[in-house]
Amino acid sequence: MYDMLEFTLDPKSGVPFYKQIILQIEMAIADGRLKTGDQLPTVRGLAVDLSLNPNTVARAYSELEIRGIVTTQQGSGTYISDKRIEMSDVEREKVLAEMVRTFVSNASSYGFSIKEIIEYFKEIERTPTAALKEERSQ
Amino acid sequence: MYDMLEFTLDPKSGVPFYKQIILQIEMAIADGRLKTGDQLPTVRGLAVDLSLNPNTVARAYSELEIRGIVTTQQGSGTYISDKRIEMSDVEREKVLAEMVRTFVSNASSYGFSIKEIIEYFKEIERTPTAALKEERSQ
Amino acid sequence: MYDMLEFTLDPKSGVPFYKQIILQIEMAIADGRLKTGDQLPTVRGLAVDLSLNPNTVARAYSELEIRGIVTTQQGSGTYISDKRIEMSDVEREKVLAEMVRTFVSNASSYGFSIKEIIEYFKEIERTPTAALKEERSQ
Amino acid sequence: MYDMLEFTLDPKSGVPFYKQIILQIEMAIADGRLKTGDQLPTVRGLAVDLSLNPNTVARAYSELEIRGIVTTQQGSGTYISDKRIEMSDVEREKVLAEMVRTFVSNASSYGFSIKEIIEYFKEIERTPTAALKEERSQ
DNA sequence: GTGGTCTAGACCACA
DNA sequence: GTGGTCTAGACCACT
Repeated sequence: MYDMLEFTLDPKSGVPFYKQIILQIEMAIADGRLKTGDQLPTVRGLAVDLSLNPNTVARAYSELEIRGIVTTQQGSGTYISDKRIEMSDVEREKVLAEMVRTFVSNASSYGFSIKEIIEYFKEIERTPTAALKEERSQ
Repeated sequence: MYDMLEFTLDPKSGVPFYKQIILQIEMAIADGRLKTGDQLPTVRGLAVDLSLNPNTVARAYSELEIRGIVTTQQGSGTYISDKRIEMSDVEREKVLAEMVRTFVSNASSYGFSIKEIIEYFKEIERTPTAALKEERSQ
Repeated sequence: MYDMLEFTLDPKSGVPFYKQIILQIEMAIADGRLKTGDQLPTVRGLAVDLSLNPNTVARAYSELEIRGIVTTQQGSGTYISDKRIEMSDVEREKVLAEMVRTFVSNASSYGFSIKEIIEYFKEIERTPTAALKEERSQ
Repeated sequence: MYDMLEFTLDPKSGVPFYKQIILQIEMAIADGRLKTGDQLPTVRGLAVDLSLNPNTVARAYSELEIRGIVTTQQGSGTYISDKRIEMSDVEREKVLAEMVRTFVSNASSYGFSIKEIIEYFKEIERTPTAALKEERSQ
């Protein structure tokens, strides 16, 4: 069920292709387009789609596997892992809080205020996909 | 007057350190935290602050100088030149969007969904100080 | 300080080269031959030593980096990470206990008893390196 | 009489499933848990137990048959043949050593040293049941 | 000189 | 058909 996955690569972004693939898969998981057990496109299939060398796609998948986000079954395919990290709610909140703190501190170095960040997230909530899609119109 | 500048480096972002420095300086100029004539931190001082090789800081400054954004006075220091940084709201939002995308992707590795993240930020909004201890005052 | 590192590859083992490198580095960390901050051999240097393609060594290092075991500094080298996982003692013990449980259950499927395993570990303690080195004498 | 056989698969070991099955059967024969004439689990039954593709189990059995270790009676089942598996203590220890090496390496990713692991095992020895709940009785 | 990315292409292992 | 490993070699980015 990955029909709704649309991978787009931006060669001018400076972000390596394999990282762009990783980010897009993580995003798809985060917003629910990919769920536990879903199969990813095959390495070769995606490579053809994106006009990439299969090794490049394989590298992206391999990093996701090391991180525990997908599991691969030799000869069968690559699937979204079910190993949701086993954390108590307290631990989960601690982790999230830490990530958010780092993010906000980071963003404030670029001149963004917490207020502004929250406004942005609320806007995402109103128009879910708009903000998180690449702006290819430039 | 660069006391209000807080440089933050994210080693995991994949963005080279010197580019992170450049962007943060540009953003600071764009939103008025840095003005024409302001002195930047010294290469060595900033290098120590950020635990970087001085060459890395020097490279950032040198690139900014090439672009005409700062000028270096031999033996005196590096100063913001009078060249305007044009950065529209759209461009600022692009930077924010990019940071948010990366943040959400990473968070998804830990099993957090966009929905959950937004909920968390809305909760922060309700109880501002609870979740975020001084991200600026250090 | 990696003079005491001796990498040996066994092509007949069926274990991929890059995995053999990973295991040997992890072993070196586990028994104290490598410590936080130590630099690993350079990718190219090790590749020459082992008569491998640099990509193969790079792959090993890259997996170690994703796992957070080493950090790499572009243009400088690869170092043992200082990011010892921040866990409370309680959490640490929980993790170790879980790993041991899995290991013992695994080993017992191969006919090894807990008693036997413990005997083996105690023997390792008596002659630290003997048991954990490759038996190349076959 | 294969009730005492507990197959355990370790997906993270990198060892193909079919090889893990083969080794476990060989070890069971070597230490007497399986004797000439004993019937092995059916291909389908074991496949279900281990959540494997039946082909994978079939492959293990077929390789064992090629080596003369088991014989398949069409329509009846698979049985241990009378071929002896010679496995000296040295060979058994090699298998254990290999498992221990992998275990220690992995544990080191979590910051555990060999010393610490040995301490833990010695503590298990002192209080046998505390750390290890039934690893056999499931 | 360090590591990082990507391609091309070969060969193997698993289902 | 799937993914996994490895080589060879090119080019780039950072120090």
